[in-house]
Amino acid sequence: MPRKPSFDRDVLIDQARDLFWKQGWAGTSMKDLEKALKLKPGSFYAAFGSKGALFELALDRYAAAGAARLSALADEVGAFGALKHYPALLMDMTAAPARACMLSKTVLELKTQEAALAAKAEEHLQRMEALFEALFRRAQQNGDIGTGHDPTALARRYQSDLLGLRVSAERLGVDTDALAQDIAAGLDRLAD
Amino acid sequence: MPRKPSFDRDVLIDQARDLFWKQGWAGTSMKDLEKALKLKPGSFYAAFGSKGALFELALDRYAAAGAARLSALADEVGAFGALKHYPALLMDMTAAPARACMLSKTVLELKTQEAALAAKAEEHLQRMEALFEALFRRAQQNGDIGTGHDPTALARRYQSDLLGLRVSAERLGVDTDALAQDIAAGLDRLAD
DNA sequence: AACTTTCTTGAGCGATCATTCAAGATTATA
DNA sequence: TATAATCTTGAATGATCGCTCAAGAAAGTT
Repeated sequence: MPRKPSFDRDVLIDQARDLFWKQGWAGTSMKDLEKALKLKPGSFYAAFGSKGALFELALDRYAAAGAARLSALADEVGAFGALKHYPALLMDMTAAPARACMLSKTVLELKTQEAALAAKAEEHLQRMEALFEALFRRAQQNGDIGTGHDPTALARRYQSDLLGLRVSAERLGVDTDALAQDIAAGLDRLAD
Repeated sequence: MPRKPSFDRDVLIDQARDLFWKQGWAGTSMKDLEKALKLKPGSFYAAFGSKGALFELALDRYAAAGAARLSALADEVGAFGALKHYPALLMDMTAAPARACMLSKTVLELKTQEAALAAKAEEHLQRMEALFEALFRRAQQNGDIGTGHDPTALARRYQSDLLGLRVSAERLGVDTDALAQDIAAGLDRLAD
């Protein structure tokens, strides 16, 4: 009977994620979104409900892509190899809208203003850390990491290191490749 | 001849710094500032010129306090001791408006929206890193750190670790004391 | 007390914020 | 081709944004 939407919802969410990732929540106005997604207000609100609802979708999309990338890397080079290469991989994403992690940016910006969105970002960070922990545990079982170390503590530190690396990567004049190498090299010291 | 201002400008800048630190640039409205500083718009603009000008003053104030705190610590326990204790000291500042670094928050939020303010925050981060480098160099001269290490690289990594620690400290359920200990313990592995 | 200078006050500016909604355009079914 | 259903459009909403400015209050000098 009716007419079908002329846009691809998935593509729109990707575009929104890129904009939010780069410019943040407050830095991205509805006007920005309308222009980037080529949607008039009416269509926008029919499709997504609100700016906040779209931001949530963007967060989910972002987190899913990150987890998929890490899992793919682990399938390719193993648990320990993935942990070692992941920092450099993050620094190699030159086409990305920003170097810093969108989840951490969201927590920092929205903790006091939009608690629900910040909480969703925190959830995803926690899920990511659980993924790191699983990899550390596998690396330990494979004999790449000594049994004396606590995978939970390793994952916590690794996550923190990555967040620091990615914040540093937003700065000018920081040798982020050297920094990524430093972090990776630290993993070798866990052999026993 | 005239009347004197009824407020203490220094106190006002401190209050503004706390608000900006906690809520960020966009998250802090003029109304918020007027209420916190108890200043009507006219007085505010007579005293500071603009929201942005006050933000710059707040950044300067923040950076100066951080540098002073580190220097004082170094005077007390020496270069290496200061580097070792500083992470825990940051986590002990429970009265602070936020755990994350205001400079990194500013860079992340304002890089695309307010380049001038972000650049000023970057400057302060750079200055802080130079301070770390000087401490690493002194620690090396004192024999606490082996001569094989590059102080510039050590400072870069240390700064990144601290930024990661302080971002992690904004999250819920992260054992930040353990994280701070981890970072400090890493310095002991530089003895040779 | 009169005068001068500065500070304080708050109404109000244009711009922009996210959002709504009614009218018009488009397409699939009957 | 007529009808029904959905999509598209953009003007308009009230709220809030950072900021201006003229008028009134206060304090130091004479």
